[in-house]
Amino acid sequence: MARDLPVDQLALGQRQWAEHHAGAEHLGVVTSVVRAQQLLLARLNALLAPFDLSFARYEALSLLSFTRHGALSLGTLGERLMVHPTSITSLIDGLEAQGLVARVPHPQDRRRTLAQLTDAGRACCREATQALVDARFGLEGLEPAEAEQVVRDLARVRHELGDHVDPTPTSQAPGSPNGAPAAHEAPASDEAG
Amino acid sequence: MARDLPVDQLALGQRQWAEHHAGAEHLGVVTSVVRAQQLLLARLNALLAPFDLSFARYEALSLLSFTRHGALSLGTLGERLMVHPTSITSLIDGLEAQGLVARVPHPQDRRRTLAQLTDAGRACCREATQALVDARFGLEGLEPAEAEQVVRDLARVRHELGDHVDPTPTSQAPGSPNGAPAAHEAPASDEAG
DNA sequence: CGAATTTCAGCGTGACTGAGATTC
DNA sequence: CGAATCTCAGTCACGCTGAAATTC
Repeated sequence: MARDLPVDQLALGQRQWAEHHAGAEHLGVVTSVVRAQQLLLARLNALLAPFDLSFARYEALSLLSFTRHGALSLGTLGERLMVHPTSITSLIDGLEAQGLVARVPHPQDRRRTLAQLTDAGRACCREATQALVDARFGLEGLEPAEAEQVVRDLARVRHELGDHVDPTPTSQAPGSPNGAPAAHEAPASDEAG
Repeated sequence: MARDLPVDQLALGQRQWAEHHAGAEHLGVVTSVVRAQQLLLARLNALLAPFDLSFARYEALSLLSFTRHGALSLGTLGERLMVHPTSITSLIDGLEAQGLVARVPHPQDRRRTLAQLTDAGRACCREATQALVDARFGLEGLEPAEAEQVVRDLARVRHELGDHVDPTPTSQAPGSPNGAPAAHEAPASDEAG
């Protein structure tokens, strides 16, 4: 896949760039984020390949599995996944063809369509999740504290880009793996009530 | 584009996940990286739209502009950009159609083809770079020290994923915007000698 | 000869626009 | 009626496989 080169191509390119322009730090963020995502997604897709899932499909499955009835309207699903409405249609098309979700009419609003997790979908999501957890999402060597640091830093980046980010929980809180659930929102809202 | 939701959907989803599974820190890294890249690329593509460039095309143009003669073989370009050989063909197809690069035969090795920056390509790259620098790559509010912290953290992530990363320059070095050029490699190797 | 480089055909995914059908 | 929701048709970018042509 990725041809392997002996040196850090990113640092190299950034160094060249710094010789000619200002603002090299921000360029470094850009290249780092793009490269990290590229490598990470390749790894995750490889981990999910045995289940015939892409990471995008896994995300959708995972989201559905957290709702009370395993169902969300396509629109809501698209909002949470931040994908275009037409993309959700084709994403669910694929999952439906695999028998992992089923389209069912919304009981209250007949304009909407619910994506309903099937038993096979629930099982597939469970097994895929286990595989991802066992592989630590491809990040075996990353200590939990390091991981939390990455999340905090990227929250700053996302904030700059207009994402809605929880107010950064200060600079350090390395001890608590997962804080209080802090249910400032229905934790697993459903639409199939 | 991105529908705006009031709360941090990532933190929310991760919190739900943590209630059911272990290893939530690593999942947080995954979702943060994916989301940050999504937002960042959208911002960059918007900044580059006036120049009819995507970020991928800009990267290629930028890489060419650092070589002595503004030319690289397609294979070398693909290696540095970490893209598939066939993708480079279509990428250069596009840039050639825009008149920003030209395909010229390699003087020594007739198997290869050089992508040669045109005058228009050089000018376009210069103007696009200026626009990106002026906008701080969409990260105006990010302090240089913060940006360097992000780069360091993501270097750890990339290292875990098999990328070739320079040995992390320790934990702190917030003062030096750009260190010594450290020419452990020809800084602007060319292929059109 | 084998190996490297590029290109093409083709498949699949995914983001997007624009339009239409249905329902609130 | 307008607005929301979903779907479809079609375009485009891009990553990949497999195969071919050319050259080293």
